[in-house]
Amino acid sequence: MTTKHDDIIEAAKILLWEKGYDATSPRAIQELSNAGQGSFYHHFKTKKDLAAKTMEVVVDERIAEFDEIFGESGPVKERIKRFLLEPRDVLKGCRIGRMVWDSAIGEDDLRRPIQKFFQHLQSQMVAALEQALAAGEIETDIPPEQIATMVIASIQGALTLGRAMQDPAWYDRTIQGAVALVDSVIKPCR
Amino acid sequence: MTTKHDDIIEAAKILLWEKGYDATSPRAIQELSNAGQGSFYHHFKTKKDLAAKTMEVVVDERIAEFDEIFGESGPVKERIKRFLLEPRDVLKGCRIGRMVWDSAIGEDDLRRPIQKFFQHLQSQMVAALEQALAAGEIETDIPPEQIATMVIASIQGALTLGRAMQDPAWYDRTIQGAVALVDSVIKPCR
DNA sequence: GTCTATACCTTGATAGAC
DNA sequence: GTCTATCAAGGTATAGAC
Repeated sequence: MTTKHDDIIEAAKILLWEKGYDATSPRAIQELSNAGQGSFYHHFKTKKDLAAKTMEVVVDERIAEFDEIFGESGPVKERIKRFLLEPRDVLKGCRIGRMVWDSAIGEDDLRRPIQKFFQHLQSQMVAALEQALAAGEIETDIPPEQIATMVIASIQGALTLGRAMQDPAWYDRTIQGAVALVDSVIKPCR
Repeated sequence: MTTKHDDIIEAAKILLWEKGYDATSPRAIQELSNAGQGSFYHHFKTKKDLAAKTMEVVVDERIAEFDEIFGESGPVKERIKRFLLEPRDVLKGCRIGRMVWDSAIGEDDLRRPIQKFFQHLQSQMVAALEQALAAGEIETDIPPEQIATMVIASIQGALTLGRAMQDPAWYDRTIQGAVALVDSVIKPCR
């Protein structure tokens, strides 16, 4: 490490996940990263600027993780199930999805990476489903866009319920339900 | 109106929905309700106290709305679809679900009404599904608890996506997908 | 690039008059 | 019950030395 730039981003990643944008102060970030006021405002114009840059990093990390899990070969159905069943920190929630209800989402710079994330997930799943359909590997009555969006929404909703009830069992039930639904709605062609 | 108590609650309902707990200040509530500091702290011990009491009101309202929509007679499948297709203010989100990512959720008094809401929805849907199963009206391979939780989570997730993308089309796609899945997974027995 | 000191505003709450 | 005045603490940002 040559500058405090990365330490500050690292601290912001932790605090934004834990507390969200509104409840995270520049001071708290400075303390966690052992950086002074000077370093903070030398590297980042404002709190919003730091948050936006932090979210870009977080989104790129999560996209890489998704590609790792979803990208491996195998039947589409298995790939979607792997994504649904990926282990998650239920009580903390989605590092990206939780930002949606923060005032952060009102700012273009903060919203852009968040949108990039969901758009990526959607495109990848839709593409995989359409390819399998074209290849005659699967059959389904539901449009790929709807299946993909539903899968993403299930996870976000499952995390919301798990956190609301302070009980991962609610998350698990939702995910199990989603897996079962995907299973019954995507039919292998032989 | 004889006291400002209700005006303050009313203002809190608006601001908590719009901005969440962290981003809503006692002062903003006072201004919106035309109440002074004195009235505010006469009727409510703290900001947290007001928020808890406001959420109790909001939850009771939403539960009544749900009972209205879901409670009417008809096949379970139709009742669930009515709930899914109930019109919603997509960009503002769920008045209750959005609180889950606020620091509010850490406080017992605030969490309690939120949990009451999701618990009510779940119990009602599970009961309706089990009754229909027992009566031999429907058949399904997925446990009622999973179907119910999935339905609730779909809506929460759909709202998260709609808001993240700033585009109700994402909400609509999710809901359409959920309706289609419910449709294909709950089979009428004749 | 990093630090400390400082400034200014908002927040959440209290005091006390009416 | 309602109001205005006030306060300590923290939030966000700037200044200027090193």
